[in-house]
Amino acid sequence: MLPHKQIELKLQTAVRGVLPDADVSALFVRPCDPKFGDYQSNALMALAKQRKLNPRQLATDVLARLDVNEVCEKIEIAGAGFLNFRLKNAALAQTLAAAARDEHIFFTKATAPKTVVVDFSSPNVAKPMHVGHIRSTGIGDALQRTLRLLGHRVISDNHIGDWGTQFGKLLLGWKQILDRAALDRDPIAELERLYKVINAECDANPARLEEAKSELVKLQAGDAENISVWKEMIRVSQVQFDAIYGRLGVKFDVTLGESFYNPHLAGVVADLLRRGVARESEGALGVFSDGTLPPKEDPFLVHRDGEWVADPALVRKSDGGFNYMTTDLATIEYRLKTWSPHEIVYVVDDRQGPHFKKLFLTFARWQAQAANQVKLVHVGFGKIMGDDGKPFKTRSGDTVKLGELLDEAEQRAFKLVSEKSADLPEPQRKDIARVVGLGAVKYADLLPNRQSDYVFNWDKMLAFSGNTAPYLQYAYARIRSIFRKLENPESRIQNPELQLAAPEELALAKHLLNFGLTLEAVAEEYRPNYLCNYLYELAGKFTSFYENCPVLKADAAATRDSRLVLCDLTARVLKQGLETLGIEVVEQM
RNA sequence: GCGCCCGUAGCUCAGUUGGAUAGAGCAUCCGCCUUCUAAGCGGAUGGUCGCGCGUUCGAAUCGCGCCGGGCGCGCCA
Repeated sequence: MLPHKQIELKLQTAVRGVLPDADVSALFVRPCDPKFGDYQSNALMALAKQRKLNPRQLATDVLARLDVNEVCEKIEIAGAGFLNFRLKNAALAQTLAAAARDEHIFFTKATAPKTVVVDFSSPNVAKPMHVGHIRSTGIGDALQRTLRLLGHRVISDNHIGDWGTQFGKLLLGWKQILDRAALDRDPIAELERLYKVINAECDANPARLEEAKSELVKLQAGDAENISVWKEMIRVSQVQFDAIYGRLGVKFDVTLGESFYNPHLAGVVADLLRRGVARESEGALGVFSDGTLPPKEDPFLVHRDGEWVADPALVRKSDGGFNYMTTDLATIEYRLKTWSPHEIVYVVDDRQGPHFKKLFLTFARWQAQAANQVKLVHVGFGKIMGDDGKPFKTRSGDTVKLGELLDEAEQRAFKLVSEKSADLPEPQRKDIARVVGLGAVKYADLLPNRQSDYVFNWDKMLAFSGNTAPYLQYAYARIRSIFRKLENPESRIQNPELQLAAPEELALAKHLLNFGLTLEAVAEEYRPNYLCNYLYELAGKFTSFYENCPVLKADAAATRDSRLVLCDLTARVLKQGLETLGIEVVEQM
């Protein structure tokens, strides 16, 4: 067991001894400023406050019952009632030695694995994936990887937009103005063209709009020709999606698009009506406020002209068509029936927040019991901005296509690699450029707090200094370079004995221990940026160590071996951590 | 208008149950390659955490009110 976990358990026991009825579940220790120790707990102060106790007295009483001699030096009570823990060197060395024997890599699998559905990426059929999709795709993938690493059961689901009113226009375009040759060359571009042309015509000419609508009605009615064209559009789109996902290394367990739920929609609406959750209004069917929330917090109300008026979640339009609310309700029901998840996580743009609020509340009113069994979470994120502070666009003002963005990342990385490592053969430089370029884009997207907008900047993300993927990959490559110089690069140190003396060795070693709690924080709060920052600090601590502590030229063989172990463990955590973010490493760059 | 999010160093951003003297990178300045990748490292400069009031032993973090910015308010998704 990792030392901080041991401390937490002992702390909980000690607190129970002093306050038998206390809730000890929040008694965490956290890494802290080295001048205070390695870990600190401020939980006793909160506990004392709840119970109107003197915090220092409580700390003293708990300390009297706290036995962590095995892993810690003498514990200090500081300030208003902090507990400061300093790890014993021997405990630190033992933890590292166990990792060197492959007993762990600084995290433990969840004791109670959860089943989690992660819904992310969700591109639209017949449209090119654009830069905006990198956010949902990258964050979602990092989250699914983190959850899996921690031992949870994950079902990743790409809820593609393969149904909806746009298909009326697309079908009309396909039948009347399709350019077969263009479709063969670049199917998505041709589909996009069809949509744009017909859409413009519909705006100008109501008769064209009626034509498009009638194609949509035929599709919805199951017309054989329209179904077949629609399926073809999905097929060519999926080819495009798969190409992008292949480059990004993203995998889905299932791809159940919106159309998959069509057969269930009428039943969902009937059930909503039967249970009195939805009702008729102006020919449509919708879910209205039940009045249980104050108006400000009620997503079914909107303030207009000085009063709160109904803003229902429509589940069936007056023309009989269904809305995405209906599809999303059917989707939740299907997922619960199929996988019985503890959580369903939606990695979707923050702007859809109000929709998810309505969705989750509606589901809770519809199936209260099932809703109690599952945590529905909207993991939202902000926009990508250009240097000008406006949404990121090409110079000509178009949205940036994801494929082209990835091409440019690789090209820019290739140029840099060729400048810095001209001696490497071209195929190797190409591969390095691929890993570095794609890594840079992904990392730049994962690094900011997901809820804030961020500014897209090629030079910053591809820089080798600062908090970037290339910097982390470089740290890894430097470590691997050390091992290449060994007579037997693949050999492991037998019976490793860590000698941790230099401050840089200690700082690095202690930081390795915090990998697991970082992963847990990522999973808990759906924030991959915690892992980014952890890895950046790890790389920084390694580089300080590397500058100050010779490895291969260490004074004594024992020191050398100890440092090799530190290097190896750092490399493994860096590699594992980057992999968890969906980023590859190279042995040389 | 109403709601949501945001406002932290010149710039771009972190900031884990409210915790100790608010941190990085870039930029600027000063050092460091006869030593494992200098694509690097060390140091310096730089902050009334938008403003005010409040809660608290303790507030960038919580509450209220302003100011400034973004987004949402469609029988689209």
